[in-house]
Amino acid sequence: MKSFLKVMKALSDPSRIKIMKMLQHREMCVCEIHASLGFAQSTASKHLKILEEAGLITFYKDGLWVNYTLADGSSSPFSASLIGNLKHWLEDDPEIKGLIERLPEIQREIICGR
Amino acid sequence: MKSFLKVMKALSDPSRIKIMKMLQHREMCVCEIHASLGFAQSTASKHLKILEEAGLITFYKDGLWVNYTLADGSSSPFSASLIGNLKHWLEDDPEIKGLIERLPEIQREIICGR
DNA sequence: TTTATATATCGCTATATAATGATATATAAA
DNA sequence: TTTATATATCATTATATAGCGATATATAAA
Repeated sequence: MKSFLKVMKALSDPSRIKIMKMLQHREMCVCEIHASLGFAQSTASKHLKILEEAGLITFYKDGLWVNYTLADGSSSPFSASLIGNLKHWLEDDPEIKGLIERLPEIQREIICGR
Repeated sequence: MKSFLKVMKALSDPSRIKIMKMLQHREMCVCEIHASLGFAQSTASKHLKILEEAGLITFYKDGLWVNYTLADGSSSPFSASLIGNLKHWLEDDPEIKGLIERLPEIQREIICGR
């Protein structure tokens, strides 16, 4: 029940859904997410941690960068099912569509380094 | 996005998951749920409303009684998918198991009418 | 070393949510 | 009409969560 609720709570926030939908297209570092969603870096980091602890995303480090990607769902049947379904859900949502369209402009070399 | 979040938030609470799992076995009135889960009648009523507004359950009235059942999922692809998945998810959860085992003892004629 | 930079964590505030008791509503019976 | 009963709603309180700025940590470069 606990791991199930972690997954559901993680996916009950619009910001985290946006992150999931962006990661569906490509891996991203924290500052790219921070920049694309327009909230503080600490907020981006916190959302990513919640998704990671729910088994919905994973990361690997590359020097200073931490790259986040969708998880494979091996942590639970709940995460597997929802990661899969999210890939076709909300594809027509206007806010999501706009985010995905603007994704090519979000490049760490340009966006990051304030 | 809004209707999606309604479904996810509705299913992010352990009490509401317990209600969904009980309704999977049979329809129930408010006071049966109030009695089986051990919280106040107003709390039961509120949880049921949240599930209903998310399109996860429906009800029909029979005199004083209001009988709640699982919805058919026609309100959205999200609700359809999650109603279906919940039927096999959490079947081994000890708390859910106990609830289902005690379900035969929960009868409105005995439990209700304080 | 020292400095720079990407990310994580901490402390705080504002808002959202769960739970309750009290009250209102609706239906049925007397 | 009056009374009883099942449910819904309201006002309140306690806890959880989202967001932020400030700071700490970790890695790389100078």
